[in-house]
Amino acid sequence: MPELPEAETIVRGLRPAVVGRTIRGTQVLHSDVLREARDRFTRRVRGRRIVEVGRRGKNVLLQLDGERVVAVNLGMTGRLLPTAGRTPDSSPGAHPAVRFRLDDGKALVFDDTRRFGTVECLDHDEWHRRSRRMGPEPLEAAFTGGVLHAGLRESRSPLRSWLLDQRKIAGIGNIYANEALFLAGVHPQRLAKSVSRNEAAALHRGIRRVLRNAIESGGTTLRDYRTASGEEGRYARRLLVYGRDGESCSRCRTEIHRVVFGGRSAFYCPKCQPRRGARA
DNA sequence: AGTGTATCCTGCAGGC
DNA sequence: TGCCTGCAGGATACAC
Repeated sequence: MPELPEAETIVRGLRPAVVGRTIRGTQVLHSDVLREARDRFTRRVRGRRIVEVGRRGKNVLLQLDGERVVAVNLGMTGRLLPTAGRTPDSSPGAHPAVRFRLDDGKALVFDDTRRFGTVECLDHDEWHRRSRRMGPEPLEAAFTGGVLHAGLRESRSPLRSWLLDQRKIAGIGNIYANEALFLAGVHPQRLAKSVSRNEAAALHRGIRRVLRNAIESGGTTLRDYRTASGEEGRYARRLLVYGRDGESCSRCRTEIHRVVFGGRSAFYCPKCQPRRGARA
């Protein structure tokens, strides 16, 4: 689940704990989360110093010296937890997959119940190529309403599917796609190319607003997500439509609907988000 | 270029 | 209580 706000919250929590630390070694408990051979990964990471922790879309990035980067995609249930104590075998999560031993005696653990997450160590060029295939960062200045509108015009996908496509825009998952569409007053199944300039502007505002507010709340915990300090995110109670089918719309009291397409549930208010564009 | 389906894996809620 | 089914924040590959 972790989407952009959850990854960002983890990054911020991780920074003070791991920046400047050197990775003494790694322990791979479930090699299926690695996107490369275990030996190669272990070799490329050992002895490197973590110079910064960053994010691209939903990915948490450990920038290492020597122009290398460990990219962690959290999948549905991934967590990144620095161990509080020095005890090397204590694990803060129940499903540790990769453990990084740090030079201060502590560790950084990638814990992932379902193991849909991935961990890999890339060099500068490999990471650059990867990053180039991803869409713009929605919170960066370069991502404007005009940029969004131009992207939407090229696609016949339903809006919700478009928003989930990391090649179109980075970091948005099912929760925030649905919330942003509600804030913009646009139906999730509207075709991307049918969106007007004004609707795109409203969607642009909705995307930024929901992502910023969710970061401010430390992300959304439905079940598995935890911050780097193991706490739950506080945004779940602020969700306006996601998971609220059958409840009444916070804006107009109409019953919130759920529809499945693209293999996943979409939630919307039929009155605030008419199938045919009206408002905005 | 779209959509639907299956796949990876575990856990939990709901129905019986 | 237990068993079974379906479903879940993601990403990808496949056939159509």
